[in-house]
Amino acid sequence: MPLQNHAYKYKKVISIGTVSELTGLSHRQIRYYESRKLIFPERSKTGIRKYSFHDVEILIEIANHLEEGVWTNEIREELKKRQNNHQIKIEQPYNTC
Amino acid sequence: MPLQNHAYKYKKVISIGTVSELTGLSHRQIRYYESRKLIFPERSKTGIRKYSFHDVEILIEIANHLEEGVWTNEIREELKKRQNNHQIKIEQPYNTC
DNA sequence: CGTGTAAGGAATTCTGACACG
DNA sequence: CGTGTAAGGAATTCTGACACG
Repeated sequence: MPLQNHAYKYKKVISIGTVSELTGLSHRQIRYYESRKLIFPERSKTGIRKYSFHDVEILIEIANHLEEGVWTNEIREELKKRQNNHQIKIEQPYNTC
Repeated sequence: MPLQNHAYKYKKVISIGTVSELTGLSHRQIRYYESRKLIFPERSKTGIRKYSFHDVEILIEIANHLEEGVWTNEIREELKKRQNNHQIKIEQPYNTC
């Protein structure tokens, strides 16, 4: 069956204009955070960026941190750490919900 | 807070090209099913259709039914009935998960 | 009835650059 | 460093219609 399990949150299907509306960020800002390695959208065959709901949430956090004067470098490190924690969690077979 | 609860499934954010890829249906088919009142995308201010993951799933079911020779009228009635059942469920405060 | 297509226009997105600071 | 903008081009989407059946 070509259906996703339940990963609506991680499927990259939203284009930048909609992400801009959901986050309140400009296209410029969203693309810049990508160049700073904070988010990793996928691309359609023709090069259009596609984001997930998870990306949208990360973007909102990024915006909050930047308002507080945190640099993109620091934000990147924080996101990396969290990523690793998630990896560890996934490796443990319990707590599916 | 301008965030959604957890309704990634129902938020209308996917444009028709992506829906076409996810479902394997043509733009024409997807728009036609809308004209037949089977799906109800939202529109951006400029008129671009936006679909949810839930819409994508409904579209896949529609495609399956059509392959079996079911008419859009019948499909519409079936979807309506299911809608009503969901309404009833929502009115009962238990079983959040 | 359900779907394909060519047609013309409008809206979206992309990249690289200049600018400010 | 983080963000705005004008620039030109490419890709996307929209509508109404003709076509087949």
